[in-house]
Amino acid sequence: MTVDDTANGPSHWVTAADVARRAGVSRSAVSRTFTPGASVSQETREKVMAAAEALGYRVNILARSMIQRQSNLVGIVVSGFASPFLPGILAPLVSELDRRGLAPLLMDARRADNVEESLRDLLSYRVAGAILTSGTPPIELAEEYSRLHVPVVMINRIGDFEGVDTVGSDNRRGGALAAECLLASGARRLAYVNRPTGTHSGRERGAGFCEAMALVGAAGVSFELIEADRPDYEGGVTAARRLLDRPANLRPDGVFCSTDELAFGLMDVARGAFGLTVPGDLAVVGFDDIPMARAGAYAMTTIRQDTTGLAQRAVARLVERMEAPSLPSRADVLPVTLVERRSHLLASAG
Amino acid sequence: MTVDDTANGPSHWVTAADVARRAGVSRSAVSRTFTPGASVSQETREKVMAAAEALGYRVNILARSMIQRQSNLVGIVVSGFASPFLPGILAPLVSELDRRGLAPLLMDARRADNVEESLRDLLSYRVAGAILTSGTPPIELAEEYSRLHVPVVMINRIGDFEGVDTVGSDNRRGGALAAECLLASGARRLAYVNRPTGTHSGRERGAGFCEAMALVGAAGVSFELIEADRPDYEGGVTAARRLLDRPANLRPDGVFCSTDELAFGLMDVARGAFGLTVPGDLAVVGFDDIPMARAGAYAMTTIRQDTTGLAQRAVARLVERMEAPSLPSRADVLPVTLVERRSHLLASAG
DNA sequence: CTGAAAGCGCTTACAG
DNA sequence: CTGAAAGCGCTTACAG
Repeated sequence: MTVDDTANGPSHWVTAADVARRAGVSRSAVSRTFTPGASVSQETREKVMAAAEALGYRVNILARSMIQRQSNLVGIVVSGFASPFLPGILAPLVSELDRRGLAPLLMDARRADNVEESLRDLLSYRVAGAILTSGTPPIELAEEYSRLHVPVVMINRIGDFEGVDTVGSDNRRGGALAAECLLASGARRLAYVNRPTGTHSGRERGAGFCEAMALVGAAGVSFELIEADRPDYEGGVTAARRLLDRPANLRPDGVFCSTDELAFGLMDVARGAFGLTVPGDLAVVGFDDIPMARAGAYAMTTIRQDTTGLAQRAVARLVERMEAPSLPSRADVLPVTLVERRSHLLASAG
Repeated sequence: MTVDDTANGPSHWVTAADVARRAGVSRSAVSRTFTPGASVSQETREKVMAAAEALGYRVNILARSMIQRQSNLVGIVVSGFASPFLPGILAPLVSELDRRGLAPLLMDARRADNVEESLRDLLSYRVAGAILTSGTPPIELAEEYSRLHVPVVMINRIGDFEGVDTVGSDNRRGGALAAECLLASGARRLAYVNRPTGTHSGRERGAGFCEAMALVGAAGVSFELIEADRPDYEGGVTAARRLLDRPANLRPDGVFCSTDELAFGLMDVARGAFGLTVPGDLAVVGFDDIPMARAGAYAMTTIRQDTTGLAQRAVARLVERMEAPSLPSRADVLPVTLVERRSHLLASAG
């Protein structure tokens, strides 16, 4: 690039001083006009607004943040973008932050170098807080944040960090609902397919499942737990092979998967490779209720998470802690609901 | 909150002055140590690093940005999170920005109030640039950005804005590949199902499709174009009903959908409600190659976009323009590939 | 290579 | 309500 673009200087942003000059007031007056709740006379405000408008003035949030020693940036830490559940939580999160004048700084914990460093980097932006979504690796860093009075809230990642709030779905109850639903449908040889990464939520779902199974106390119920070798669709495929490639009387007739994605893979193999009907021969329950769960090919019965509720609660907790950093840790558990579906579209093709 | 948490002052971040004091050097020396390419003696650097480490110092990027009159924040503007194609582009985008020391500020163009304002807000953060993904509403604002020397690049959203770069897939070629594939499979009554929102890429895909169809010049080929009433799975469902609910000899036998998601809905209805086999009775080609396209239930033939390539190119263009804002507009078109699949898993169930 | 000083654009007591 | 002044934490010519 030999083009000398910066010859005429870098972009010249208009500053509060420019506006003050044009409006014939002090810089303080300009600042007050743009500070909610500051005292400016109607007259001054109007002069300032007119000048600002004419000049195309925008307050420099960075400068403001420096003065206030905190930005309105909030780190959203995700663990890759592969999970189809992510967009469902990201959307309300972004919207909720926006509503409160906060801006999301997106960070992938799975970046090349290590995670610790990533999270520490967020600190350089003087983020007003951080929201860690499910799958994010364990962090002792939460402690560092806490010490610096930078609020942290974790979604679906219950842990016991001092001064860190958690917001999650009632995974146990979800597991229980799945068990009850399968048993009610007549299934007696149950299985739970968990994701490979030993997540808190995955374990809870399994625990709730077992517990409810025992409580119902139906006669002749057997149970097995397996862990998929991958957290995605393919994981469901291989899990299905392990579960179904055996004499018919030993095959499970009711499977609960810790995510819808796993359940898709499992259903496809059950139908395609083993010729089973779902839910006829094999009842399947997923978890999350992602958009594809309603697709005709699956019409999947699943446990729905209240993504909007999770996001709103998470942001609310974050904001509360921004105002009172030393609040004791809080753990919110949001209800989940069973969504029963039954394939219509594929009825004739099944 | 009656808790007076801020009694002991807000979080006390350690500053360059603190580090300087401990290291026995000037603040300039500290600054230079953390400025890539600045001249500091090895000895000074070590003293500074030791002090910084001990104190847990992190340079305040906000302050740095203010000095440099530009942040390393880059706005990523999306239009909702509903499209299953989004995560595929978001992942490499975030990773690529990170690699270059830039941080993504996520913004949803579909927020409550108007879009113009959203984009203007980004300016308050003195973003180093903005990346607009597909679906983002038209913006004359691009011009405002351009005037302020804030680079803008649009992904899959070719438009003719001065000083704005565009990066997109070869949609025309994708449409052509789809047509060739369908014709080669023996289809003669073709249809193209576009998304309702009149996006550039959707039109291009259709144009390429028609063009190739004409060029191949197979005998007795008919064609119809319909627009789904929604951009998602449900849109595919209703489009399928419109296309298939007619005497068999008038039904299309080859359909190209402008997204995989539409194609899923179409396939499910074709199989489930009309008892057709895919690709036997009806050949279907999608676009994007999102993860679910490989699911056994669909095993969908589709046109793959090079999401990583798009992201890398977009960030590269952005960075180039950060260095030379007045570069003429550039439009990159990245190749797409046909991915042919055929249901195996469902073979026995079909 | 190094330090003192000026300045980035803003907000906020402090007097009036 | 209003303005002058100090200061947020940093970088960057400018002299040495």
